[in-house]
Amino acid sequence: MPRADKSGNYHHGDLRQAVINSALELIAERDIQSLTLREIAKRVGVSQMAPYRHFKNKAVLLAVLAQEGFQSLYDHLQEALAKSSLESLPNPVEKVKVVGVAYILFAVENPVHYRVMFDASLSNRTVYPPLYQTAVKVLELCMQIVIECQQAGLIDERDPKELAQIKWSTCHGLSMLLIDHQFSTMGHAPVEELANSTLKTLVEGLRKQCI
Amino acid sequence: MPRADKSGNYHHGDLRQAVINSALELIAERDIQSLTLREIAKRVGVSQMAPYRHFKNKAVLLAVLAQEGFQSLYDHLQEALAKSSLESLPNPVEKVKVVGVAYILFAVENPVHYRVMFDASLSNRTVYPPLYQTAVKVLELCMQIVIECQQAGLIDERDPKELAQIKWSTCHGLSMLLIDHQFSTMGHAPVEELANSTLKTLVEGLRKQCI
DNA sequence: TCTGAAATGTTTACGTGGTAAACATAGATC
DNA sequence: GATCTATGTTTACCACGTAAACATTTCAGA
Repeated sequence: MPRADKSGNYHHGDLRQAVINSALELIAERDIQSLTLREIAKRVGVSQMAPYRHFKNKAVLLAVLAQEGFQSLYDHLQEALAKSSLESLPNPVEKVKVVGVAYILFAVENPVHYRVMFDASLSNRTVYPPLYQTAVKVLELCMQIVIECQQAGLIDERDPKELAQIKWSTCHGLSMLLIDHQFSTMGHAPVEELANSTLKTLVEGLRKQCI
Repeated sequence: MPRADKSGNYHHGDLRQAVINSALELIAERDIQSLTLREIAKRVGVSQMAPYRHFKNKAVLLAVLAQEGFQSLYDHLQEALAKSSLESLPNPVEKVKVVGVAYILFAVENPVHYRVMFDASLSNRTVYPPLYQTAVKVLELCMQIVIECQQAGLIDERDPKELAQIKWSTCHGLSMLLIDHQFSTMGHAPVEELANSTLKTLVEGLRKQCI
């Protein structure tokens, strides 16, 4: 049973988690590129090579953070779905909105994780199978809701994969632009409002044309 | 009048452009983080410090690439608009589609530029005023078309800034996911088709509700 | 045409960061 | 308690960004 991180001891206690926490802090303060393992080690108070006992290299540390992010996102989306189905009947189109808005709010509330999740250096997730699998879970969740909508005849008949991609694009685009502060010079509505407005637009566009 | 890059000479001839070209190549082969000025210098055949005569540091080189990208994008969008207005009357809603699709195609055809344009390290563009101004031109172009649509009473009355942000999010999201190969494991329709489909959805969503 | 100043390129050097290798110590297992 | 394994440390090497001092060209004006 490892004890807490009382410093001064040869063994840290929970260096792995401490490294992860420090990494998140550092990325929050600066950005991903300027994250350094040496700085992490310094902050945690161990030698510069100690983190390597827990992460083969920097890329693996990032992959772990990304995986953690996808898992949190997945949980967050499930929660949002669960909560919404308590309040009202689970209309599948409503689910698209709920999940979309929850996705965007997650990104904005967890910008560090979200950025790592979509960092270019990790774009080939299959190199880290657990990361890949976690990411796939999220996508499948989105996909499944789109299929539900289609089966209920509520949205048009394009390839559901394509509709899911459009939905993902919309959410990802807004998330990225928000956390990269791309709207900051022009200003923007409160995030939740903007997210709702965006999802409303998307859902209207997906709806079976009311000709 | 500088001559071509005949190597073996003390002066390169057009080192500035050669550095830019090499940088684009290197990013295409690997990614932005692994771009190094030393490697550029090696490829161009000059000493490792030579590029510094033309770019104060690595960040400035990236800013120049980004600016170049925004300018090309601007030109590309203008061209698309010009071409479309030859073929038919310039219905403002049609313009939204044309510009949106052109935006996505630009990103996919110039992934290196596009990635640099939205690299987190350059997210505060105001640090490089020429970059900032060039980026603003693009946004204003998008914004203006949205306003046209609204003035023509074709789309709904939300804050035009918000509608422009939704439009940008949609295009940016699809562009990013495509160039980061996020759809590669599940496959996707040909880019132009997917872009058209996406813009069609967006425009339907923006349209004044046909109640 | 000659002459410096400005532009451009080179050499050298320092500090930082990733990470391999060898070594040290603590905890767990027998 | 002896030993195996997990965890941490020390040392070292190489790549990279970039400052400083120096070299070569080019070019503008006398």
